[in-house]
Amino acid sequence: MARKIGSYAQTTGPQVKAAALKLFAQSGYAAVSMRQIASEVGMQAGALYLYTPDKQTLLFDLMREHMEDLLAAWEAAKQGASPQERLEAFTRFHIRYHLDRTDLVFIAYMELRNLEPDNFAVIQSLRARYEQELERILRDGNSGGLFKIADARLSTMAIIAMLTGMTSWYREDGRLSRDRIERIYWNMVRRTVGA
Amino acid sequence: MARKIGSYAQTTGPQVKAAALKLFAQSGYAAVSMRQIASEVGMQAGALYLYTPDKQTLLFDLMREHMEDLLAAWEAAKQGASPQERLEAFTRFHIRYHLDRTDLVFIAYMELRNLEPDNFAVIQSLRARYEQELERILRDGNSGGLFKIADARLSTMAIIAMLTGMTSWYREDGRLSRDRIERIYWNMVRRTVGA
DNA sequence: GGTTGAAATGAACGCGCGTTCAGTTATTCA
DNA sequence: TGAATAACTGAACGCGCGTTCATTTCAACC
Repeated sequence: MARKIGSYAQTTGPQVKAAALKLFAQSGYAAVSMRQIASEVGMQAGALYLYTPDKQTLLFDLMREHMEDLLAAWEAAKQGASPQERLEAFTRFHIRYHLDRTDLVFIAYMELRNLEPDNFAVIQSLRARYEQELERILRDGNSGGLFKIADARLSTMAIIAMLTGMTSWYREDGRLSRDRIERIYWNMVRRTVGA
Repeated sequence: MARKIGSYAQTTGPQVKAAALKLFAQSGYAAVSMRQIASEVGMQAGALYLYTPDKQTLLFDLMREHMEDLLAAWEAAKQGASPQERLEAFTRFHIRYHLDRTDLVFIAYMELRNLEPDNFAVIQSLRARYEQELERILRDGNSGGLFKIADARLSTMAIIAMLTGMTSWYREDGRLSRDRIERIYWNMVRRTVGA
């Protein structure tokens, strides 16, 4: 009898996560059963416990890994000397990254309520770190007189909401190309900060 | 035995709705049980069925009434001759209306997934009507040369996401007054459309 | 080719779910 | 005062939930 994951976990583990991601995004954490997830992967519910200690951890791991990947990807992608260049880099990065992972983004926002308090605190703090990256850029641009912002915190929340909202209507085969969406949104963000 | 609501329903019915609203906003539709809702009102679960045929209808009614009230309130509040005046009226109306009903707004967005197909279609169509009000203003301003918008549909979605996002961080006793928030957001919206 | 051990099964656990309904209580009004 | 009826209780229904675990399957290795 197996109580811990072994060599196969390298392939089956990710399959379980992918199935959970898909179903959580589709119907919401609370509405998805372990049996549904198992059926999506092609196994019985009991076998899931070779890959996760419980359902809550499945959700938490998805969200934590998403936020950590996001922060790491931004660290790798951030560039630009002036606040305006940095803001453009952030905007374009955010759009590209989020359009590639609409399911994860959706979950990371929608399922916050379903996290147990300790897990919630972890995700919130990762989220805060990401928001502060944008806020820093806005403050720098504002104090240099390049941006005209009344309240950096408010602008941060407004811009992130505007950008992230995309994931709720974007379709791969939609009317507008990703490049065009990226350009239009960057133009809106630029105007928003008065640059 | 009572199978239909009677004279007391005028007070108890709304209590049930208020309790459902509060709990759905707090924990999500799927995570809230009829027993919890009943307990919030101070009755047994069975009694809820004097006021709603089932749990799904409780959610649907909350969302439908919210969208209908929103549309009616906008019809009553809309004003302005020029596109810029109309856009300002829309922005300020949207902010005021949504800040007064953060729970309802939250539910109306978050619980779309938990609506049965027919109910979903109804809510989506009401939502579309509201979005078209803004889109109309943007198109009018754009064709008149007052706004500089690359894609009216995209700007509509961006502005609504930016404004509605407020409800997820706004607190009654927060750092900024409602008036100040309203003014700052209107300024950002104005810039976004290039006016 | 027999042994090992990881992978997965499938039955079972107690529990809470949405919903129903016969019965009880409280109010209204003739 | 007593009949009518609205409001509500509380027990019950079948069901699916998250999780556990003894048992079975089967590929890998000596």
